[in-house]
Amino acid sequence: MVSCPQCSGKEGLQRAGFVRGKQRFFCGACRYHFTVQSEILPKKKRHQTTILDIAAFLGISASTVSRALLNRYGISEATRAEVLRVAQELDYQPNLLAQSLSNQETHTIGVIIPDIERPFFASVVSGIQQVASESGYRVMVCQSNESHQVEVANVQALVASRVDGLLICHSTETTTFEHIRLQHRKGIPIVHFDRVCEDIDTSKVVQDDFGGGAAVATHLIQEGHRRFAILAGPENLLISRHRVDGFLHVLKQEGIAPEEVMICHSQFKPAEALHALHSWRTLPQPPEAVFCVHYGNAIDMMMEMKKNGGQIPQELAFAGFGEDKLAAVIEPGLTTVHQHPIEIGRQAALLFLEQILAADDFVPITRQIRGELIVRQSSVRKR
Amino acid sequence: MVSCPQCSGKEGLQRAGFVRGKQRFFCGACRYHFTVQSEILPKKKRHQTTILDIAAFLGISASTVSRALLNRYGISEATRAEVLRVAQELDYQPNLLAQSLSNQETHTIGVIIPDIERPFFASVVSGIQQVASESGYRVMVCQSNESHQVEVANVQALVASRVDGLLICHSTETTTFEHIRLQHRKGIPIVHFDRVCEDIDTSKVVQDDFGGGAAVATHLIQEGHRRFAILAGPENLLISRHRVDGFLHVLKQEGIAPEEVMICHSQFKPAEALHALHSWRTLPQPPEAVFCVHYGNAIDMMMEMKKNGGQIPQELAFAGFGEDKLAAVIEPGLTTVHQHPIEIGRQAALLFLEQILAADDFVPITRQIRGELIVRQSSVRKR
DNA sequence: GTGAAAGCGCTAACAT
DNA sequence: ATGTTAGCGCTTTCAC
Repeated sequence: MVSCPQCSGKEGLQRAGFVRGKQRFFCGACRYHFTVQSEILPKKKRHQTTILDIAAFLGISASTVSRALLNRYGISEATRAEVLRVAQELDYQPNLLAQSLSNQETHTIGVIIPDIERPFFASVVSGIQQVASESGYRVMVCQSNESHQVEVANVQALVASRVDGLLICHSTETTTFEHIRLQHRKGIPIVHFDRVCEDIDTSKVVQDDFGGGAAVATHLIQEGHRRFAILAGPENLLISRHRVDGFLHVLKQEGIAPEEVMICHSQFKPAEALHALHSWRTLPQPPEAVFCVHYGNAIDMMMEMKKNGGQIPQELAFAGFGEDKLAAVIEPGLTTVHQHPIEIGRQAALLFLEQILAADDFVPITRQIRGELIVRQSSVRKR
Repeated sequence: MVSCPQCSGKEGLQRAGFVRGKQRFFCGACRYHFTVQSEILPKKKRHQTTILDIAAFLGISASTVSRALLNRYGISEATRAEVLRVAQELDYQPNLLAQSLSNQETHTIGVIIPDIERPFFASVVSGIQQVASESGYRVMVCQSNESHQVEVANVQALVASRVDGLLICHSTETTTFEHIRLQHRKGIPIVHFDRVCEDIDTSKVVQDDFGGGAAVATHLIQEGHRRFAILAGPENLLISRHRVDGFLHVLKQEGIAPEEVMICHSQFKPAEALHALHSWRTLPQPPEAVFCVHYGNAIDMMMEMKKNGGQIPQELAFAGFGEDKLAAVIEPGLTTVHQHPIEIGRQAALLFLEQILAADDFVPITRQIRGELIVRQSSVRKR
């Protein structure tokens, strides 16, 4: 059994990889690193073929091999063919680390999202990966769990990994953007999506939140509703504010003043939604329709209503933001604005690629994705 | 390297502390004190601070800086403190690429899943990331989109990126495992989860599929159902086979022969499910209960039933596999086996870590995650 | 306790 | 068309 040469302890000893055939250890107790020559597997731990192996095999130089592999100009067809043949034979796999270190680019793009378990973000990631893989980029995903501190750590980790660019959707907690500004100044391409930061001159993919909110309002008014409640997000959350603004804008045009609308701000927690619902329903003049800035809260409320025998939409109509299978499965179906998250992801990745291509003469672009109102029964007045 | 500006001698030079970030020297020969500060001019745009910058700044060597940063044995407290201070000041971020190349390890684990948009996999990934980030590992996720070819490409890409290990759930298409075997022989730690490959001696995290199927059967029998149908997955898919086997096993114990059970194999496509449903319902002796190996199909069928005015569970009861919010939201609620996907992810990551720590004397481990039957109204006979 | 130098695997500028 | 050499940024061995 190995023991730490510094503190002689055997506890807290961790293997920390191999260094040139030797087992490397790390002593958790005294934070000391050391290596031990493994006598069981001497030297040749796992040898991946390198460009040098091919070169030696063919009796040529490494750079010639490199050129052949990279299909560069100035190499004879004969050698190229030979190199490729031998590479295949020896199962050569280029070491992307070395390549990246040398080229100063990793062909990797870093993505930071609040939570991969939310269908919206899973789809965004999927869209990003589509475009990325089409263009030979890899994707590294981090979750901030809506924590600003974790988000900052994620940014650092990705930058330390030398990702070629950063696609980010801020956590709800995030109100200061120094961590982004720092990287932006260094020239690292950054694309914001969904929850953006308007103070930094980056490319952005945003939802047409104002328009979406307006579309919901227009629809609800057409259905004859007149008294409204809104379950909004945190006050500082732009997407929430825009959706609410769009909603109220239409109402105002229809002669309904914002003051007449019951607005409740929340962190999107189910408990908050239920609390709001209860307070609204017990009002002397309860609202006829609720607009939820996030569909999840609409689902929560509807489930609660159904449990208590409330009639949807007769007693209270619902509309939400963000399409999800849940909206189609719940009864009655929930009217929502579909955000096309895959497209949001695709566009974010494309904006990154455009920035890479444009290089110096690049000017940030903001692209707006238009949502699509999907009307279901939760908001439709039976006639 | 440094020489005395007064006598030009290099001998007898002594360090004499730090002054405002500069290394102070004392020339023993001419008794002269001086400080050195190499000005770091930004030679390139986007210059990230390196250890050489710190070294130059302090007038010491790169290796000393490295030692200080890594908290290695054999360095004076004063130097270490200064290095750390300057590193902070210059916003030094270690280049993980260079570090990885040198250390022969990336502290990155590669994950291959069929589709991140499926809640099950999103949760698995989340579980993996939890454990990984606790242990200082990064995660690189690839989607195979259920394509064998893409899966192979993913494996190659991750190996080329020199991930320290591979966590994989095979695509449904995958029936040959040479791509895995190849890497396994090279000694790359591999952990299978969910859809595993039994022919290769890797660590695995599996669902107790047999037990889950059995639990569903037991429950349905208790509720008084006697005629069953099963919507299974592809014939070669192990998880599907195990679930079906467990289900049939219990039935046999209850005197119901497998031949009496209507089994339909599918690729989990909604159209297939609806087709099967239709054929079952139009039978002279239709089944009383359907067991869906995948909950999604149960949802599809239930929606269809409801559209046609079919009564659930009176006319036909349903039970599925895989917990999802949909199961709770649909009416009646769908009885399912909750698979604890986060735990599956956590265990997969843990098995990887264990393999790293055990190094040479590692024997693959298979860990079984027990599902949990969640009974809802879709399978409960009203009395 | 610290520095010089040799890699890690690959690419590119500069020779020939 | 091919070889030589010098990095990319960091870690580690070997001197002193």
